[in-house]
Amino acid sequence: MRSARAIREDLARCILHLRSGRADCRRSLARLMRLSPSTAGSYVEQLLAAEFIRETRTTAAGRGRPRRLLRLVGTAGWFAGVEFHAKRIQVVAFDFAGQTLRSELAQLPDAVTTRQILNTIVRIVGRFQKDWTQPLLGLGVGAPGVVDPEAGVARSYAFVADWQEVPVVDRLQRQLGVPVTLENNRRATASAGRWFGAGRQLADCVVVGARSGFGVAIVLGGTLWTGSQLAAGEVGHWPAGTGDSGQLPDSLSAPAVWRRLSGATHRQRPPTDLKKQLTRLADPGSPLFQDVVSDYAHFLTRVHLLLDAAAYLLHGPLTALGQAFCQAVVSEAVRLAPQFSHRPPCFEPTLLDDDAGAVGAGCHAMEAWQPQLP
Amino acid sequence: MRSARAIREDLARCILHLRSGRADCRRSLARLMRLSPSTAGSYVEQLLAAEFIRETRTTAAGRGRPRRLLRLVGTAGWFAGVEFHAKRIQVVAFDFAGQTLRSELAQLPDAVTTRQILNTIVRIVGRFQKDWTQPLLGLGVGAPGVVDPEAGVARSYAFVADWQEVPVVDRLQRQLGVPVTLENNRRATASAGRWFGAGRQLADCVVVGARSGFGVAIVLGGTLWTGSQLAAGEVGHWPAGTGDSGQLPDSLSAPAVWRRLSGATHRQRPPTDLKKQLTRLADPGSPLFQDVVSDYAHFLTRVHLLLDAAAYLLHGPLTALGQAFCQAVVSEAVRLAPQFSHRPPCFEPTLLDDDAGAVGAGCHAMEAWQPQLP
DNA sequence: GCAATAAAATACGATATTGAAATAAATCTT
DNA sequence: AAGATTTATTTCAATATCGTATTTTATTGC
Repeated sequence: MRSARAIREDLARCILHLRSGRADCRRSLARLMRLSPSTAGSYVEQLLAAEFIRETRTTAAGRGRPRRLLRLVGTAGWFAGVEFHAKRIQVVAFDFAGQTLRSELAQLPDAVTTRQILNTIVRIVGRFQKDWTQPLLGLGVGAPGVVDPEAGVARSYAFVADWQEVPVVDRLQRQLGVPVTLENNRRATASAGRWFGAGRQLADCVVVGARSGFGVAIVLGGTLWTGSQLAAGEVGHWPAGTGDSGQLPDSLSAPAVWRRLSGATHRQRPPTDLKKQLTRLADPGSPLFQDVVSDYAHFLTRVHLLLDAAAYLLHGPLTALGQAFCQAVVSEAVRLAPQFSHRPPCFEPTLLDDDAGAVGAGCHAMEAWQPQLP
Repeated sequence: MRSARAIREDLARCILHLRSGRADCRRSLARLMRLSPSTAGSYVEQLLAAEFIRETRTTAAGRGRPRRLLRLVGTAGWFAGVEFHAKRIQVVAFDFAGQTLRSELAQLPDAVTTRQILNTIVRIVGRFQKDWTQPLLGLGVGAPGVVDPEAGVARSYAFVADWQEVPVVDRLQRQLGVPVTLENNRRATASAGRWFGAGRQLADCVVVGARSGFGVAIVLGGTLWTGSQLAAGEVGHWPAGTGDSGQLPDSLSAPAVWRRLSGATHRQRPPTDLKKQLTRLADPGSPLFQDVVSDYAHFLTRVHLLLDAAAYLLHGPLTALGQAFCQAVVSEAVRLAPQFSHRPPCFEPTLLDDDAGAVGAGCHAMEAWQPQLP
């Protein structure tokens, strides 16, 4: 006999493998999870009985007996994902099979409080709940600042005054009655990239998040690296050069890049249609553009030499600069570190939208979900 | 029933937990491995029967029934570890309980060949084997250059002409008749640090290896990170500043630091008693010393902001600069990134000797070992 | 069309792990 | 000093997973 917990975990892993497409039949599940064929069969039977999965037509590709393909039942339930910062809050919903159902953006008032934020989450998710008859299976929250996912507590965030040691998981779980997971919002984005973005099948990738700040999220060997003090990826505070002056966000963040390309002064605020403006300003020939490329290349070179990840995904407004920008950065990186020439680092824009943080938070809820056994 | 393989793996994990001191009795084993008390008991019984472990006196510390302490039987066998580069080869041996038995350094001839290296390994380990009646349980090899641990193949190494795609594991396994593991020598050092050095109980640490080159080895969440292209930690090729000139080894490697402190020119060779010289030159007051500290602090700051590891361990001749050097680097890092002040990065010299690479290679053999079931 | 081949799924006895309860061996309380 | 408390280990029936063999269902070759 095995513990009920261990079995639930295994069943949940089956679902994750099927949802990601890594497995699509009993046999591939068995191979992937190092189970005997009989055990995989028995698991599938349980999941079929509970109507979490369904058998589709068998497809014969090759010689032997065709596989009896399995796929998730979308209507088995849905997951919600929330991401926010001081100004706005984003909520998304997708079904059990991973299909997006809804996405909603709400502005937060100035000087917003912790209580207001949590209430807004409950209100919007509650409204979603009313609109579906299927059960909400889990809520994922992506919070800014320092976040302790294990404890389910958000430690601090500079731009909301009373956001200190907030027991997010506890509070929301009690009010909504569903399992809640908590992660840092940037790290949540990385999970979105792994599930829905360019990092789909990658075991390890680094999401380079250039927005108003600058930071990265690191996924190594399939697991999100949070750091021993929950502070991994805070490269926004890297000293820019060898001296003491300046930090990376001053030159690599989205507003900074816009200023550098447009020639705006430090006082000017970035426009609201930042992406459009950046698309217009992306001129591979210009020396201003080359300067930005060079700075990004220095950064990429250092990180790649240290981590040697399979891919680096650019996320945020700068994706508007397009493939050309990423390719230029890679070329420059290869010039800086000639040993890359054999196999240059993979640096690409993510395929994710602005709601990536929320989607990623939802992914965490999805990954944490476990079936209820009868 | 479970697969025999899975059971062997579990028994091997028991041994590792006992050897590291993370567990010392049936109950702590059960807690650590998420086993039921009965299973832990049955495992221990098997290991006792096979004479891999022994029950020592029960020690009462605290309230309840005292634990029946378990410890490894040193004479159950021994492990060998080998590390080499173009000039010399280091072989160590330690017993089943982790006690060092022997350490031997041999010079390699100029223009050494792959065949000569492998033969030397076989000869020395073979000699060790004759001197002990206990069985050799495994051999770990730490090879320089690009190494593929999974395949057991050393891909390339610039300083031995025909060291290309060498199937080290295959060849040595056939000749010695024992399981062989292969790892990159710098990464092997990190494992030595985790088992015997300052990183003893740490789940994650970064070993900063400053010798003739400069690189790091990264252990995150207990596993050694090799990189997607087997090239993680090659920070020796970081561009030094924002410009194009120079790389880190030019300023941070052991010979470079010696030159900077002693005022020697680039042509002068580092002395053979580099460590002694460095101890003499370590003067916290001097501006030359401060320069080196500053460069190291920039490096440490960047790596720590990115990875947020629990500890950074300095290994190699520069440990001669002592605690004072490391503390100075940390202070400077805190100045560069004030948010560190709350909890400064832990940067310390390792407690390891020059044979750390070989010891680490042996650790890999130790970690890979599995008991033969009757 | 019919055997041969190949891959996937199922059947079933064997057994290792489990949970819950009992037992053991120490300290703490009164 | 006897019982309560606490922690570690052992016992034992129940059962989930495994291995192996078998069955199912397709393609390929003749």
